[in-house]
Amino acid sequence: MRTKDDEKKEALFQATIKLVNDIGFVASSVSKIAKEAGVSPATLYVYYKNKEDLLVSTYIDIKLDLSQAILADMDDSLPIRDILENVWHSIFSYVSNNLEYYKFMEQFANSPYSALVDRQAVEQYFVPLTNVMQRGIEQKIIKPVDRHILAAFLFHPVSYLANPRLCQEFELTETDIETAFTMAWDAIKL
Amino acid sequence: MRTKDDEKKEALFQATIKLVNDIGFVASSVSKIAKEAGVSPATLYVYYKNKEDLLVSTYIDIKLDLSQAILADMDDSLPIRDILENVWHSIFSYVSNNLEYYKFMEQFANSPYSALVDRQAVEQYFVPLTNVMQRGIEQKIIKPVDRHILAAFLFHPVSYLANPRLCQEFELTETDIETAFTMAWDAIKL
Amino acid sequence: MRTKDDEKKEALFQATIKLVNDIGFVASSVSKIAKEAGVSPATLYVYYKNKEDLLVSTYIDIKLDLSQAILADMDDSLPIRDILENVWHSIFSYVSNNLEYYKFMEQFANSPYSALVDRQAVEQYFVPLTNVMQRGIEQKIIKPVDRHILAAFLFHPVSYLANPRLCQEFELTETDIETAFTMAWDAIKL
Amino acid sequence: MRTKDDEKKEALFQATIKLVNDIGFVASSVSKIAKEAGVSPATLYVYYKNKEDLLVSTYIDIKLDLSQAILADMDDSLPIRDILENVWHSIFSYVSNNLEYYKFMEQFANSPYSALVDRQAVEQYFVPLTNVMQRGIEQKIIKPVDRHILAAFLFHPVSYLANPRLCQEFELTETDIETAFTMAWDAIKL
DNA sequence: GATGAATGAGTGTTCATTCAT
DNA sequence: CATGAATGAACACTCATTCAT
Repeated sequence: MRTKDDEKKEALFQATIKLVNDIGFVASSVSKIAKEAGVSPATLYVYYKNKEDLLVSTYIDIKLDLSQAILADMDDSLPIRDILENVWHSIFSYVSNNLEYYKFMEQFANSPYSALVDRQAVEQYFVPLTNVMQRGIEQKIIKPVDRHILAAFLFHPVSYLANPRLCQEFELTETDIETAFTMAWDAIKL
Repeated sequence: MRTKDDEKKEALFQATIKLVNDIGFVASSVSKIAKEAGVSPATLYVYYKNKEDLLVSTYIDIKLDLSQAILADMDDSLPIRDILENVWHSIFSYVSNNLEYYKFMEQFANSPYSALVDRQAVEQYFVPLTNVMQRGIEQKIIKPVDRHILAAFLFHPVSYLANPRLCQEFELTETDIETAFTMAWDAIKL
Repeated sequence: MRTKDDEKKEALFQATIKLVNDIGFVASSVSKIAKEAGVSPATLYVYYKNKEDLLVSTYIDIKLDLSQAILADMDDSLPIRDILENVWHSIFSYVSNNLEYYKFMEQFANSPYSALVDRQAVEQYFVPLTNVMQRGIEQKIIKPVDRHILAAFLFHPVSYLANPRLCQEFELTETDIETAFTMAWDAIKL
Repeated sequence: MRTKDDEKKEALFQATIKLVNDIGFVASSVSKIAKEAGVSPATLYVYYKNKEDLLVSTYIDIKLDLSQAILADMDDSLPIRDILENVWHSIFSYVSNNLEYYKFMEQFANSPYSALVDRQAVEQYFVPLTNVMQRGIEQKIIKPVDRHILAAFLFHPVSYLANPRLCQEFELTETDIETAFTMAWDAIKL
């Protein structure tokens, strides 16, 4: 028999991301994705159960990749501010080098498919980061507020600024990123 | 008094928002919107050029409404911090009282249709607010950074926190909102 | 606006029957039926809710037509044997003159769609006939057995004999039909 | 002993019948049948030319089995009425004990595949039975009518009454079966 | 102005079958 | 012999839009 072709799965993965970025979530039909990947629509169903599975799997794969990129650079022995600054740069670096991935996540998170993701499982990937913030609160370094509020100031502005769709006419410099982190830190520090 | 025509247009406006909120952007077809508004699909094309026009117009109308709500409460004679705090609360108040509108804007902003909006025209609505921030910078009260970065800390967290879809398991209290504004102000103040 | 075209509905009705007879139930796809009727597949959905509705409605329409044909000729004042002989001939006449209709009913009754029919409503059409048999039992003219068993001998052989698919190489004559009724009567009479 | 091959073929035979009974003729796809039989879809094509061959062969195998069951009990030395009564009971017994087989035949006979069966070959299986009826006619015991008409009263009602789909709300008793045979005999006897 | 009818183009998905191993 | 991968063609159905009245 023919062996399963990892190239095909990778092609579908890339095609999904490319198409969602190029023409949007709604317009990204199964047949267009298959055509972009150079396979038959029917072949897609060899690798994924259905469209939902294709999109959700793609999202989770990226999310895992992102978490690994961030956590790989994390040095728990540093001061909390430094850890978070490193994370901030890691995120920026990841987003810059994988803009397509990032944009896909953005689109996905705002699509109805996002409701189908096992949120808890995904949050597991980022537990070490959550722990750092918890430690910061306990050590009276970070304001003692819910982690969603912290995230709103620490991670969400990054998304906003890195998103060319929302921030079209404005190109970020390295200094802007430094400044932005200072602002984020000012917001959350005690 | 309203003419019959205006009533139909208003019905289409409300139907669009209701449907997008109830069944999502993707599922909101022209015929369903027309049915919800109690008119024929063909009639819709009397008032709007096409589906794109319907959605974009609806978005811009809401955006204008929001800007008016915010600016109506703005008292330029107050200290800058107080102005922005009032704005912050205005936004929260608007979102709370017009959740349907807000959710529609969210959906719209993350759809491919958002690329079709004349962004500059929309930004005009918020010029007085931009001016306040500009004044804050000149008076060395606010950090001298690009207005997009300021917005990333001043307005974007509000959206994020107000979004029940992203912040499902976490209910905001009045104190949370106060705290969040303090954090936002810490981020942008010099 | 365009007015609804009864010709189109009739064309769909006829096309459904023709196709089911020609290529079978399974192969009769919506697009083929639409093409046979000379309309777009989408148009079919103007007249019927879905494929199921198309098939079930077609069946019920025919069943009603058949019942009217049979009952129109029924004269309750005749002796029971004569009534049933008339019915027997009515059925034969109907089947002969509307072979396509009859074959469709056969196909339908043996398809999974038949489960969707409101059987009681359809049986209503034939109540006068059921009553005759009931009367025959009370007057000790007909064997006192369940009406399903009576039907098995009175109506089912007609179906079998009239069905060219089951009875291909054998052509029925007028005498055969007389003979067959005698046999049916022998079976059910006391 | 059975070779490995025969086991696979038998598995496919049983899987075909089971699936057609469980999910219907239309839904019984080749891949589902193969999966039910525990083999690859491709393997199915080692044993059968194609789907048509699979279904037709399965039907013919059952038909042969049925004929053997009926004829095994047939004692040509008995009076004709007794022979036919025995056959009648044999059929009922077979259907009761092999409901799955019977239901498959039903489904098959009303599918377009039934046109592909070599009807003459199948009729060969039942020649001894045909001969009995022929003898009955010659001995002036049975009405001298075409064998199709005889079959319409002798065998077709059995199918109808045994069919749980058509006779849903009505459960046959042993007495009903006796009665029904009496009726069948009344119909065909001179 | 207002409408229901009409439709070509598209949707996600499954099918029977063949291919390469 | 046996297989999972691969696919073109088809499926039922919905879409945004236009037509004729």
